[in-house]
Amino acid sequence: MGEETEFLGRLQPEDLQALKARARLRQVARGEVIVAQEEPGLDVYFVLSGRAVAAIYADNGRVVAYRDIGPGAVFGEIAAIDGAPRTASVEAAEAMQVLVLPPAGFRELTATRPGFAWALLEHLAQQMRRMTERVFEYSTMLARERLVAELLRLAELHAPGARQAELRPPPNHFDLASRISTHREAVSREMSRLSSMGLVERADGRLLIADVPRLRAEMPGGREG
Amino acid sequence: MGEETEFLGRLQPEDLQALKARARLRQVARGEVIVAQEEPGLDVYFVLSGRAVAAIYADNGRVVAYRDIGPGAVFGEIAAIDGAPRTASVEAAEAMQVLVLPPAGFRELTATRPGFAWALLEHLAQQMRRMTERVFEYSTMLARERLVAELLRLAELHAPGARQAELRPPPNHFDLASRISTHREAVSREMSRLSSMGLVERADGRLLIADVPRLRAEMPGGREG
DNA sequence: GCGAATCTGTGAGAAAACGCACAGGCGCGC
DNA sequence: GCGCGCCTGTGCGTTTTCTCACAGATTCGC
Repeated sequence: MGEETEFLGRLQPEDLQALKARARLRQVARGEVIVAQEEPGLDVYFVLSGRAVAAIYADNGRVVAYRDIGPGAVFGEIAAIDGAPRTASVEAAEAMQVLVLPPAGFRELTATRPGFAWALLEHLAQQMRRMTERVFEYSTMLARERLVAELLRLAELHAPGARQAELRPPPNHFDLASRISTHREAVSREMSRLSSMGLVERADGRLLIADVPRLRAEMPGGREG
Repeated sequence: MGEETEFLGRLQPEDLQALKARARLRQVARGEVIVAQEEPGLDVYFVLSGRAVAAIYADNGRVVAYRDIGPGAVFGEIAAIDGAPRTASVEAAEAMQVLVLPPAGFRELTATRPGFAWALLEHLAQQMRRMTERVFEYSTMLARERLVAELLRLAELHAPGARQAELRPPPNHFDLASRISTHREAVSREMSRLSSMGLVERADGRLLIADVPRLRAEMPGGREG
């Protein structure tokens, strides 16, 4: 689930310009819900600064964390494309600056700016791969293994290619659990186990993923990472 | 999982014409593997007739059914967009006629034909919703409930809005299991239960979904269907 | 219409996931 | 620096999922 390669960075300067000309700037406070699940709404959002999380809330109170959203990201494009209600809620994890593009502007940009449309296709293709990977993991891996896979993703995101990665502040167990679709206790137990094996280390307000290669060996096959 | 609203039907006649001009026609035999998981390949395929199934095969032999592909559908577009290896294998379930569009033609069409690009965006948005729904179901529903959800989707697909639906030939338990990420035995047991409740009926080479509303009541919340 | 291969139904035991309870720990605000 | 609230670690009993085993049904090819 890491965070996506930024969308805005893929745009040509003139496409970015055209986008800015049609969007309005909005300041979002920390904790604010920018789009709400099941609600109508066709605006498309582009993140200039700050971060948010997209999540789906089940009736039984369970949360399915869905996507991390950081600077350069788009969100809300799916509803803008098909007109259906929003799939997920997006909540600001910190103060943000976002560009809000109304549906008319969105349609105009996709129709007149091939570079914009192509960047969107790339974005959606990337999301599809992410979701597919996730479905695959749920179907074939144990909760324990999914946690390892998630830690490897986090390591890769924060320190690509390195043997160690430091996450500061550390992700809490509840959030990790909702990313990999299990419960807090399972994460807690597995983290203890990994910690006792010297693969991760938690102290001083950070989580250290201490040995990426050895951690990878904890996964079946060693697929991805 | 059902089958998607056809892609080709969303194209304007002139866009369809442009597509045909750049693609070549290919006959596919039943059982043939059109694209293979993890392999390179950038061609995009459009189904004129026949059906196929996209699936991912895990090392342990488990199969994750991924998508049904019928007349009018596109597949292979993700690799064509991002250049990465194919996510899934696509195997013809019957003899097919497909249009094969090479990467150059694909890029040209997306760049010069906004209607084509938009149809692709709609297609990907639809796939994203499907995958999201699936992830949500895995995270919040029991295997039993996922089977009910799948039966409701099949009913809706074959007889939209009706109280009953007949599937001929009936889907086999192994395939149902791989769609909802469980094992054959669980499907078999749950089908027995539903059958004894009079909600489904299997005989004479068909599966009858006998009471859609009552089946829907077997699901938590009653979300979707 | 016979036989082989495949699919279905069900039991039983093992493993995994889940939910609850509760005791610290740790961090933040006052 | 104290207290309160949230986060973490862990035990334990329940439910669900998984795996294996095997008998009976069905389908398909010849």
